[in-house]
Amino acid sequence: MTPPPQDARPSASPPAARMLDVAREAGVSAMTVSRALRDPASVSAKTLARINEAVARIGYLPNRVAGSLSSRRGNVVGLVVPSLRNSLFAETIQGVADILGNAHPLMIADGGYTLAGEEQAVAAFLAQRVCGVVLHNTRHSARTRALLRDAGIPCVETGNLVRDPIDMAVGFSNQEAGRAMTAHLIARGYRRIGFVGLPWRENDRAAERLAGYRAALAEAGRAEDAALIHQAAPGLASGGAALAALMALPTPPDAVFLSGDVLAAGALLEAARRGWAVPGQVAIAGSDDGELQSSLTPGVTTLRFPRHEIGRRAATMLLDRLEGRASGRAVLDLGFELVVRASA
Amino acid sequence: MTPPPQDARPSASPPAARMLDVAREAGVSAMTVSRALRDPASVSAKTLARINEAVARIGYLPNRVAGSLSSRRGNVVGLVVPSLRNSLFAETIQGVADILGNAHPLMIADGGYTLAGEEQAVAAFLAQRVCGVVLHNTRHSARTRALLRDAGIPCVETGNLVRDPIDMAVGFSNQEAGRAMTAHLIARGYRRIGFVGLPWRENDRAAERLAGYRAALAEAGRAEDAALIHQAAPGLASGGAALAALMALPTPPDAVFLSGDVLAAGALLEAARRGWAVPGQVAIAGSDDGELQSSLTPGVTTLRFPRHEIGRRAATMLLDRLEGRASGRAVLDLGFELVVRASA
DNA sequence: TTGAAAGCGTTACCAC
DNA sequence: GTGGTAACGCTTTCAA
Repeated sequence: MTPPPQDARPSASPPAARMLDVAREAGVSAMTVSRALRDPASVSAKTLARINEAVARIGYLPNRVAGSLSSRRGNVVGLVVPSLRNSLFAETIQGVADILGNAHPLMIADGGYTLAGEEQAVAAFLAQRVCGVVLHNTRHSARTRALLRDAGIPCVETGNLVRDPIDMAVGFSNQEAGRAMTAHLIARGYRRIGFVGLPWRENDRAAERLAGYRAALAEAGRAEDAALIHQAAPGLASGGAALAALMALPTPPDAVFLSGDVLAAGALLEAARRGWAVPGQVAIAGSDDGELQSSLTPGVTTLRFPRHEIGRRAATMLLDRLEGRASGRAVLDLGFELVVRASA
Repeated sequence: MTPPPQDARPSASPPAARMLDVAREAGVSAMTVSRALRDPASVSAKTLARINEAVARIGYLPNRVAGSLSSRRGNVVGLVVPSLRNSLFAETIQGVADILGNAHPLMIADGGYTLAGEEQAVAAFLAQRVCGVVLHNTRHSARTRALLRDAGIPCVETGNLVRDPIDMAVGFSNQEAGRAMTAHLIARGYRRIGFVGLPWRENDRAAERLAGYRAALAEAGRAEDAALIHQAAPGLASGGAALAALMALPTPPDAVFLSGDVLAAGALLEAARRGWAVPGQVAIAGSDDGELQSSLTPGVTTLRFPRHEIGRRAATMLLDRLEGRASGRAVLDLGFELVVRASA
């Protein structure tokens, strides 16, 4: 008798074991197995042992789909980010995943930097009956807000601090951050301070940073010079180009605050190539501290945002609500840090 | 009469609309609604219109949990990565997500660089009855392999090319890559070629690259010098330190291949700080091309891996199987590119 | 083209 | 402590 082929995939695999199979194997009812698995203490020690043996013997894996339907309670958490590629979001994602662990699987969708993309992702999550949602953003379409409000599940927005959250929010104030860095440059004695930011029409965080820059100038009684305000795409090369453009002005700046992505690092590399002394000829300040900014020479004076912690707190708030430890709206400001190095 | 509080969250929200509610609203049976939603063509135009109206009116969102249980077919795909933080994995994740779209929500778990972590993540996914799994790794525990084989769902391993996949695999050969870069350095006329890699005891990809380095030396009839082989943690600083260590040898190398992460960029920055001419005094080669390596001066000669495409192909293979367009095992080699710039 | 009945595998509820 | 029974909201199957 020849044995059947070993790896005839995708052969019809035997149907997965059910709870009833475990019950039979252990000589108890399905109900008892269910309880034993969810709350081992609610079952006698002997029964528990027999059930555990049976589970191991037949390789039983609980069916969470059936469980969720029956209990009307899911365990999956949904997370929407603008992009999966961006390492800044990756920090927050990791923070969320660290807290959730395997008990709360994480569904991640990429909303593609558009309100419509986010809305579709949220709708898809709700169809999967997620037990909570984390949004990496604080601007949403009206329908996104409505969907989430009506779903009756907890929702945490992360990122730019918001005054009117859908439900809960964790983040920091980009405006305050922009203001703080600009004030630092003013305090250091720089007279003509340039600003480079990501396209602020589409990006509320970038817009807030610019507002902070303006606020700081106004507070110091400085006039704003439109020629010193520059918009740049993300990327090292883009930061370098922006610095070059500002330095080509008839009256170039003596300091530039490049807010976002790795713009500041790009500017520093460009300055090195051009032989501009930093900070002697032009000071450079950035945002979003990372290994790159601290490893360059000179080190980049920058803002440090608690992105990982934001993820952890977002997940914690969600779990607290799911497990009844908290209720009601909440907005949590985790602040930021000004890291002063040699570049400014 | 005072209206009830507007945002009494978490107030008991009204139960979500069911298919039956849509059916009543549209004056048809639930069965007809089910069909209309999954295959609009199978229902008369008038009926379809009434159903769509009803869906919109009551804001119905299909319950995929119930649907999956009933049809015994899920739509969620599971993805396990060693870390969510690492931007290299982010490329592949994005590729997978791009192809899957919202029709196949993506569950992502972080296996934490350990076989046990991956195993737990896989078990959690199977409990959620995912319809397919993508693994960012080709080394697994015996139980991981067994679980996946018995689950009877498609599985794609990505990363280092593997000869014996659990089911399907997409990737490139790290050994070939290591060999190619080393051969390039030999062809350029470098005599003492150093190798710096990530800890190869725990990392099969790093081990393969080292094997490739050795193979290339052997092919060229060169003796291997253990002093020139260095292990380094990931990170810019680590790459700089590794280069410094090699350059401090009695007979320093004239070229160093730093394989992995941003080690090469760190080495280049270190060389700039120390005033070592690159490639005059020491040539530097790296791997994993990114904006950083191309933006530095000189540009880094490096290996480019199709990480985004690997994700896209992995997802495509999964969908092809799920939709019956393909069957059987498959191993896909997407190769790599040698990018020659000024540093080596 | 449409509908009724019978599950899918689990958990809630209530009895023993 | 344990077990029956009836959902959970949908899809499958079969009949009209």
